[in-house]
Amino acid sequence: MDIRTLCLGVLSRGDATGYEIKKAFEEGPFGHIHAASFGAIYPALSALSDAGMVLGTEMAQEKRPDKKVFSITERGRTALCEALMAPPGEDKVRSDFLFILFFAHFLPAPRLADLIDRRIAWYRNCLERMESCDCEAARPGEVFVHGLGLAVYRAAAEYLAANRDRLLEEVSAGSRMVAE
Amino acid sequence: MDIRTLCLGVLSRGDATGYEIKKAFEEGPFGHIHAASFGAIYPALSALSDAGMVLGTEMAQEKRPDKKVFSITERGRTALCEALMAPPGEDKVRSDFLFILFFAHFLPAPRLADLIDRRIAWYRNCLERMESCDCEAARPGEVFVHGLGLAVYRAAAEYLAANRDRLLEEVSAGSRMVAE
DNA sequence: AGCGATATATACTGATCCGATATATAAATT
DNA sequence: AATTTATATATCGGATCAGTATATATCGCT
Repeated sequence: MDIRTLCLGVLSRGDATGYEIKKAFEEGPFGHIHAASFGAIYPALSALSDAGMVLGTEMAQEKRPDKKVFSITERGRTALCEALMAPPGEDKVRSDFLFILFFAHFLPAPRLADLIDRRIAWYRNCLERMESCDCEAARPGEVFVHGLGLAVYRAAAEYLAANRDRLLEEVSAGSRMVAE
Repeated sequence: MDIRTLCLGVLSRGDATGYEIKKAFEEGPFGHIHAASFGAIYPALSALSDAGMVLGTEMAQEKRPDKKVFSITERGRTALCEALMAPPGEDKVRSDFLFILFFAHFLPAPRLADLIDRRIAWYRNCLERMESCDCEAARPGEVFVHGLGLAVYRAAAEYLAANRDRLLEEVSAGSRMVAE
């Protein structure tokens, strides 16, 4: 799913600036769905604007830099619906954390403990934020995907907390064997 | 984590061809950890070879095209360990499936049902394959990450199966209301 | 006082990666 | 015969990223 479609999706729910769109993909409703960077969002909005799929309106602000608010056009809505009807590509995951953990035997135990504890805290922080989010008025798909995100994050946090000590013991035991 | 480091990681466990490295990131041990494409793997192997971090040995085969088997050098091992000690970047997720589901109200219910059922089947297929994988002789980090992948996939499959019908009903109800 | 961090904003750039393609050797399926 | 599948290497134009630059403010630390 290209970043242009992602932007159309965000704008279909309401007008937004490029900055706000980025925020939606960080800690907002799309945070566990799809990543997107400023380096891709702004050129995408520019292309969408050239193609008449969005309309950008510049506004001055007080105490803050000027901003450009984008709204989706009917042409943009049509393009979004077509994209949503296309078969989805495969999910893509890139996790430095998991890659590093795969090679846990290369790391000292205290470093491992720190990494895992930070990740557990991260998950718990996300869960708190997501649980305090009021989804009652949201659309069924939004609620469904939100619930799926909660379920997956919970499972991950629980597994990390339940298995952390064992991994650390095994890695420490492996280090002692090597030292002997 | 760049693709060069990923390749070093795969090769640290044993010699491999570029094709085999790709396979490791598809349905192999790194399947739920990090994605990587041929377009990135081959240039990365070439750069690693130029930098003396891997060694490529060309081999002829019968009934198959020639292949080039890569092995990691000591310099490569050192670079891998340094990369593993660096702070991990943020996980990146890109899921067309979740994005489409977020906008479930735009899709007809039969299409939605098909998408969800295919994904449930995909998860169950992955779980079967992962569960039949013999990890007893693996290193502690490998076992840990494997278990985490299982936990997350199970949670996702269970949530999808448990909530599928409700989503379809709500989307159908929403369509009837719009029609009225 | 100056710097860094934070937040809100837009935009750009060189590096990295992707999806698709090309090519090759085979075998199986339609 | 064409397509699909599997094993292999390699490339290319387009997409995306991480970091940077710039701007308006405020706050915290040295």
